[in-house]
Amino acid sequence: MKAGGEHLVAGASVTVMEVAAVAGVSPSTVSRILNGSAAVSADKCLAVQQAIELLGYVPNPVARGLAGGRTMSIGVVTQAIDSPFYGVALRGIEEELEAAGYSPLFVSGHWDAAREARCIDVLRSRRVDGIIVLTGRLSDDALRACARQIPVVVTGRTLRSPLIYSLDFDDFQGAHLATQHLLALGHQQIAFIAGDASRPDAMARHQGYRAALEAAGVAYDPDLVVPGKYFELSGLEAVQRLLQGDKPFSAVFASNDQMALGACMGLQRHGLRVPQDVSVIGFDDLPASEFSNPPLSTVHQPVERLGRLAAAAMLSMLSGELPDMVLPPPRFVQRETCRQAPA
Amino acid sequence: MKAGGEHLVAGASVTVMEVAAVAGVSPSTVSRILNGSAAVSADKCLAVQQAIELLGYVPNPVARGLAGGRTMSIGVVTQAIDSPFYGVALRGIEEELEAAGYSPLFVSGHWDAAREARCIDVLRSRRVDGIIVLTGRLSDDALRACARQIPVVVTGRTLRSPLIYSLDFDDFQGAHLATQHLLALGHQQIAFIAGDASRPDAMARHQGYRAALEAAGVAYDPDLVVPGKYFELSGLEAVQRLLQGDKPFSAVFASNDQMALGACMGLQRHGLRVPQDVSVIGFDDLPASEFSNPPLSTVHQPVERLGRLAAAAMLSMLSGELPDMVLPPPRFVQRETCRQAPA
DNA sequence: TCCAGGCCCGGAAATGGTGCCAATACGGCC
DNA sequence: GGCCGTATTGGCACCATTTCCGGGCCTGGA
Repeated sequence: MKAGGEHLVAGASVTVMEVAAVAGVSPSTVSRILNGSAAVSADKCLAVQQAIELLGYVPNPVARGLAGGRTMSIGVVTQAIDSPFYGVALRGIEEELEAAGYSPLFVSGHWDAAREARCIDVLRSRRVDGIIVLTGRLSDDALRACARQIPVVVTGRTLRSPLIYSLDFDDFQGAHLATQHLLALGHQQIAFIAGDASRPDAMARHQGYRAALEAAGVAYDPDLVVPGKYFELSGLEAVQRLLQGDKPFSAVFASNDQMALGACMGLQRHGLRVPQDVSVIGFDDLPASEFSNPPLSTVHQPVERLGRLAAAAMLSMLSGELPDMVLPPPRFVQRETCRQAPA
Repeated sequence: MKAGGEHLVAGASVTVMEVAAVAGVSPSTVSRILNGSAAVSADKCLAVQQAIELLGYVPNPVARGLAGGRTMSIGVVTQAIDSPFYGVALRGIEEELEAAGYSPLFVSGHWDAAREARCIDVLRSRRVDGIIVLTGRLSDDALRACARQIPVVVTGRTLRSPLIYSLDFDDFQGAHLATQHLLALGHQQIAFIAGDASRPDAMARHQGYRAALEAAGVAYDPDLVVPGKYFELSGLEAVQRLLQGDKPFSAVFASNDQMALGACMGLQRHGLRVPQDVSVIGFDDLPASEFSNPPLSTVHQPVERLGRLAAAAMLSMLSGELPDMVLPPPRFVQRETCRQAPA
């Protein structure tokens, strides 16, 4: 049995002109029907639709783009196309856009404001209909400037502006939840592996950790806080630094899963078992975290949902509506890297 | 300090016409200089280049695409935009293309021939200059048909045809290497978690495993071979099936890292330690495998290199040359999931 | 000196659609 | 019956670039 459905129409692309000729109307009328930009009588409408069906006509997005119409493509600025975290968001975006006939155009900013700005230039030169920025390092002002000319959806910050819609996750609350869990297990010395302080999400997680501590009457100890860079090796190094310090700790809260995994490895290299000797919690709930050894307790981020909502918000802006999407609240996922603190 | 480099030129796009006017030449001449499509006198050439510099002119890819010129974009058919394996290849493609001024257009086929065919239709309707297919389920014939109209680079199979370049990794040899390693450690009962038999790469790995066994005089035992689906849970289930069977085994070779990780989890759930009780080897060398617990021994695939080479091959086809890229041979990466077999 | 043949370069068509403007037709109202 | 508003529709300009075509101009050979 050969795989079915491989049509791959070789036919030279058919144009509006041909459709118009077959339907016995003018190209303008065909265009009007396609975009619903004006009323057309029912009979012509039917004739055109039959002609489209007959010829297998598909509008040329390139020509549309040139003519000032829409290109049916949405630019997506991500940080790295192969990010295990954002990858899932990209999938959500792709699926949501595909259903609406739009295509995403992914570009990577590599955590660099200047590169992101260049990405946006590329996107604009390609005449995308809108831009979705996943987190990013661009200043709010730059984003606002961009939004004066084209709809923008941005995640990871809160930013209200006429042509901008922002979708922000409650990082503070997520970190608060994780820290509370550790406190409830009796941990008092909870180390924290921070992220880049210039990122608002990293800051919010840090603050959530601190607030939970203080709410429980546990002093915030800067010596138990070490910087990290959101990737595995960085978590490993952070733990090494922690172990070299003289402050004891019975739990580690890493501000993302990748660093939590690196931390686990660092602990084990020093002969400390997770969770018997040290409890560990991550943040993000990457697809791989469920299968790490031991399975990582973490704060779940609805990242595919985030992608879908971002795309849906863009689509709704494009159709002139006012988006109204909200992200679900943070949720702690208990797996096997936490244990009651030694008495 | 504010992040520098956020130019985001708001300026309405400048056109060839304006450049031509400033340089005192016709638009055709500007176009000729831009594409090197005809000889132009040195002085006009200089004048045009200065005008371009002065106005900050950037050619409009959309108009180029329409005019039958190139869109400067390459379609990339992948299976899932968030695949931990292909993601790295996408990065390689992106970087290589970016350096040449091209943009990738990623679409996901979801391991389905019909969807891949639709992806290719979308790509063609968007007038991409070439198509890179990462593995994919499309038949060789469908690919050849596509290549009659547009350059194609395909990975994961060997396919020579005028407008096709294929880049294939030696899966057989990779599996052979891994199996040999296990045999050299004294393992005789080596279980194999296979992939989807309809995929040539999965088949080649299976055959490499079998060939290494037989070359060492160890009988191939179908009872030690269980099917898998290339994701974590599938590896876990495979191990459960293996443990339910009555054939003992001291090592597991999974045909990809995700299943190997799932297998480790399955073994541990049954009280078997890796590597003390059972050795495990994966295939792919995902970025995360280095940080798994214990770090996974595996067969390294140069997947970023694969992406770069695929893009480079496309670029070279586009400039009329005959690509000549070869992938490095398989390499076994020894980490900590293997141990000498019990005597 | 005249003509053939390059070399350069400008003009204009073509690419596939969209959108504005004017024209046509039709129905209602005075 | 004529005037006018409105619902449709066709014609045409335009989007930014490439590419084809033809025309100067210069040079070399006869």
